[in-house]
Amino acid sequence: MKLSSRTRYGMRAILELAENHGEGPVQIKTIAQRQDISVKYLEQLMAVLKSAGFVKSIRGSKGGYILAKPPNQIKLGDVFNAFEGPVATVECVENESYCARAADCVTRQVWAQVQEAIENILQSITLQDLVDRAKDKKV
Amino acid sequence: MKLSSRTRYGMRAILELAENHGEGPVQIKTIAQRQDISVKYLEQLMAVLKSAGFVKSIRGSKGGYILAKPPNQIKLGDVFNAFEGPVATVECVENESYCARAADCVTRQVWAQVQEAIENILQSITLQDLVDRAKDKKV
DNA sequence: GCTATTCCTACTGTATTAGTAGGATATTAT
DNA sequence: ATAATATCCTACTAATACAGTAGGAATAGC
Repeated sequence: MKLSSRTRYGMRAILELAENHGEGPVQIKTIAQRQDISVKYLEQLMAVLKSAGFVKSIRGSKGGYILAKPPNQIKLGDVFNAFEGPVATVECVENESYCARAADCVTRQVWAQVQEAIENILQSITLQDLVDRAKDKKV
Repeated sequence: MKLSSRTRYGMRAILELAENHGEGPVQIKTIAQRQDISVKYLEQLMAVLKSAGFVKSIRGSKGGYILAKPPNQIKLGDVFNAFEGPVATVECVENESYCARAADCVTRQVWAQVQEAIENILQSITLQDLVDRAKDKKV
């Protein structure tokens, strides 16, 4: 069970914006350089973040991206979701009618438990938390 | 982040064996029927379980598969691992030298935390636990 | 008008997944 | 012996997702 590069890159990209929150727009080019991601690929990832409502874009010269909300209001779970789709370890956890055995399927219980654990972690962390952690490291 | 069918099927298959532990071999055909999995596909999954040392096979007529150890000694995490590979959400969690920034990468921390949570859950449950749960449901 | 930037859409190579297929090999029963 | 019943082994395949690449259009600042 691996995370896609999309999600890894996307998370690092929005974190860059969080770190620059309140200091004007950041360009794709800049993020791409700092995070070692292809500019063209990052463009697409930013589009995902934008359509999910996490960031705003400013077009034209001196443009770039800024967070659409303060970093303490953006949960990692939501960002994750935008890239990776729902944390659905298995179909039947979301959609009980997917399988006739769902109600008393014990393996389904296990996957549900795993899924819940992941969601809990990701929903408990905001971008602000990560920014703070990063600052601590630099001191 | 989805689970592969391999893992879902494989888990259900070995659970069938756990439920029949001590009562002689179970055939692929039987499991396939009960779990609605293609016989030919299940053959391959059983091979995975066998080479990982979880099950033993008995060839020929009246043959089939049995658990290689008692169900309380087989952890879900190990079975998961055999099918899905290590629960490596991201490369750099396992292999710190993968990325130069690893040491002070805060997103890496998050993935490590998620990974640990998953592993903890799966290592805390044995096949015997699932057998017991299933029995409880049937009462 | 020139430059810097986002925006949009299509294309592409690679790998993985979820099987299917066909037969070889081993064991039991008759 | 032979037939029947299993596992075992290897190769093939269609569909999908992933990780980009590519080229240019639209927009804003100077």
